[in-house]
Amino acid sequence: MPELPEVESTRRDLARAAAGRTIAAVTVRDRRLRWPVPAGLARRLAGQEVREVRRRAKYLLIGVGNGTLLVHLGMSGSLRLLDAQTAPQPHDHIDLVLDDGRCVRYHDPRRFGCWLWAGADPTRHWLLAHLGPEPLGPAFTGAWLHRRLRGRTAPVKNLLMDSRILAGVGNIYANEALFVAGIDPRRAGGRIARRRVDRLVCAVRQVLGAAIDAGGTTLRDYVRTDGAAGEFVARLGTYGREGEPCPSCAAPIAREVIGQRSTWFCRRCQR
DNA sequence: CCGGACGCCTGTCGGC
DNA sequence: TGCCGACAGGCGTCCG
Repeated sequence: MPELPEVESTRRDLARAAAGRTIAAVTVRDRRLRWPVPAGLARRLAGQEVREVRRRAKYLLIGVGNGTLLVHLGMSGSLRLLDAQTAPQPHDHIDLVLDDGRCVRYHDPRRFGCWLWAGADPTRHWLLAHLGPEPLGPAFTGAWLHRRLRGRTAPVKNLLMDSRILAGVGNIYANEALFVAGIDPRRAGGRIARRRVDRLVCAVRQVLGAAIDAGGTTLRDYVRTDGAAGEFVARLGTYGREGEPCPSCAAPIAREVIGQRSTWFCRRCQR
């Protein structure tokens, strides 16, 4: 799924719909997610007011009176805002029923996502404790990234997707940012000149920002909370475009597997 | 610490 | 038409 722009797009919709509302009930149809949904989760949430909906990396942090609900959408997850009476479809695993008759419905065919309880300070939760900085936050600078990449021999693309270095960039946007920055995804992280690292930081910011504005990228499973597709798919430069002309120089886009993930890039523009 | 491989799941698509 | 392998947005864990 869902990388940072898709989660952020979902977050904004949820904040608008749920902040200030009370959770009337929680319906768990299938507990078998990446980690089992805790037996006491529904009890902890029922009757609580939703105070805020935040995001850290690809996690949604839904703050209620007595703690935080931690939601990750995995590879194929999405959250829809629906009338609570709407009949559930296959793979609709959890409903957060609100006091206005609507619900936040979690759909996830592959069940790689999670719904966990995180307590009052979610940043201390084991899943969040070792995450790198937010790519749209002030700590993500060229100087900082250049230092983090120093001495690293792994392909820069792998390092961009390493959540301990940078939080929230997945396969789509790593491909796209490296294309915008003109950097070969196979290049060792420690062998990128400082000026080009600056360009990479700008490219990550630019691509993520544009994707958020477009409501994210829908490839297959992801949809926005109203069921609409994310529009950024039309603006992808290289992702999934093997053999098509490079938007910049018209040379055919190449595909290679790097770090067990498909990678698309332009051999002429990216060095 | 680092880099690379492997599962966890279900669904879809292309080739034979 | 049917079967089978490859592949898909993430990421914790294990191994050398």
